[in-house]
Amino acid sequence: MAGTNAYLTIGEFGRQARLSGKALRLYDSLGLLVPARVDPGNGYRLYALDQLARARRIVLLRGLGMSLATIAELIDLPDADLYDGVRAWWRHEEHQHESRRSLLAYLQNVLTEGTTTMYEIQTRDVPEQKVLTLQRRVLVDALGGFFDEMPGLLKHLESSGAELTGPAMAIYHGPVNEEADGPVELCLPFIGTVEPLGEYAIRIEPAHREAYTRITKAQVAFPKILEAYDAVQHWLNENGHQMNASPREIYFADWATVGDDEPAADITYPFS
Amino acid sequence: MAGTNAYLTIGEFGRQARLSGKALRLYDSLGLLVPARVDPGNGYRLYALDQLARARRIVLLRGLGMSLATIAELIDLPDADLYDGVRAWWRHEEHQHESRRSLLAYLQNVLTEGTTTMYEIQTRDVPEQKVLTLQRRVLVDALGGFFDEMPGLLKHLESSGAELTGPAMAIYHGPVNEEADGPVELCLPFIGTVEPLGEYAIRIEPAHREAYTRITKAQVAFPKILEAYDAVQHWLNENGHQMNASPREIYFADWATVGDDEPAADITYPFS
DNA sequence: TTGCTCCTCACGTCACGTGAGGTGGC
DNA sequence: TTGCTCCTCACGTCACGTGAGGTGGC
Repeated sequence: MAGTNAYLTIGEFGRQARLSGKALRLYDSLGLLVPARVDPGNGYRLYALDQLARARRIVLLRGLGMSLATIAELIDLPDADLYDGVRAWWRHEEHQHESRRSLLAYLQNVLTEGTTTMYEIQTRDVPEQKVLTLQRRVLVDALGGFFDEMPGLLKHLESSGAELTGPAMAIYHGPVNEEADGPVELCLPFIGTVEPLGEYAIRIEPAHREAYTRITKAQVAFPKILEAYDAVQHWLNENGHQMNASPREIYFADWATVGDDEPAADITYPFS
Repeated sequence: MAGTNAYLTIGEFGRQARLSGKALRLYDSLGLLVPARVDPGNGYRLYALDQLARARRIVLLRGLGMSLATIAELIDLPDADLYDGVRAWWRHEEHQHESRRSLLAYLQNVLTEGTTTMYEIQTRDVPEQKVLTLQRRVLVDALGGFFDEMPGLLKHLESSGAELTGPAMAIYHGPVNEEADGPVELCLPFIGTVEPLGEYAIRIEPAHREAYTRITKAQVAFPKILEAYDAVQHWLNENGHQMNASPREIYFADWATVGDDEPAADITYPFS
């Protein structure tokens, strides 16, 4: 018996923990897994036997696909909390996987349907109108919650004694997705007088000409809805028009009662 | 009407396709999506309207998580073939997701069980023995298939008139996983005479002392089996021993009839 | 002396994001 | 002239892999 080695070299430790030397040096430099001792003479990293447990835990979490930053946040928690943290993180991963899966279903539709559903494009002139609006920066995850602000807006309008003159709409001043956050503006057109209140603002939406396509409630679902946007853009391109304001969705149907295959919204681009 | 613009600038094209300028320049440099025209004066990229379809297709595939290299392989196929290619690729993604999910279940076990299952470590002396072996480099996906070679080995041994003297074993000369491929060696110990045949070889497995732990059939499943390896390694470390040959799995039970909770294999490290 | 392990740069991978510094058209 | 868009580097991100060039112990 050569005598108990209290320390393992990076190679031995790596083999036992199933980590490469490069990975171990990286974890060292990040402070995620620092060797118990470093030989002052030659700089050799020496790991204690009881560091194997932490190393194996890191390997497991990396195997799940967790980033080193997230691992660093969780690794020092007690087991129960660590598990809760991992579960919370995993729920997010599952969501991402689900949305990829539904994108695949959509792609199947696009590829096997061959010819994409026809969207009929119309144009119309819209006169100047006063609107009560609420504008906010929201990522796609918060978009549903933002739409729940609509009843509050409507209530303010009605309690002011003003009269709603058309359907509600949402104007997208910038892209909204996982990283981009609009801004998005909810609008109610009205006549009469409404006072601004908190985030609620009043402005004039200028007169303009717009191209739009009417879609069903089912077609409002992401990513299907993108086809409608693409169709209107395509029409503008083909006809040599330039969009000259942010695109908008106009919700003319009663969302609670409208059927999936009934017209529910217009996808609209102002143009010149 | 300003006249139909046949070409879109990179900014306009990017907005309509939902791609950044940086992404479009990258796709250009990769030859994945080359602008229809480049202004020779100022180097401006000009995209044709009908390039939007390809761009949107790339966006969809990137949204699924497909690499640009894979997209480049598939994008020029007819729709039906593209769809088949995407599906084949997606099956692989689903498998990966499934294995992550099962790793999570394993992690839950580790964290909530608290104390990891006890593994009892034994030692024994193994005399020198002749073995009929088949050695091959296999990635983890091919490991199951490799084990199916065992009956062939056994048949050769029996048809040579030699006598099997112990259980079959698999020696892991190197790690086996998604990227590493062993090698792995299947061994049958025997007495008598066997001629080498094709890939089948005969060699002497030297006498040695070994530490092992006996596990059930259920415990052989990945990643649970890693605990048994870790337990034997831990014992070697604690007792100041050095492993001095590749680890091996000894299958002493009849795999077809042994119950999930019955002893089925030894996880073994030769040591000095 | 040869082989093996360890060390520290430094560059490559992948799909971009983010300036930096400069040009061109309205 | 100001703003906007475009251009080409070049560096940063993330978690390493892969040499390059050198050292140290058996």
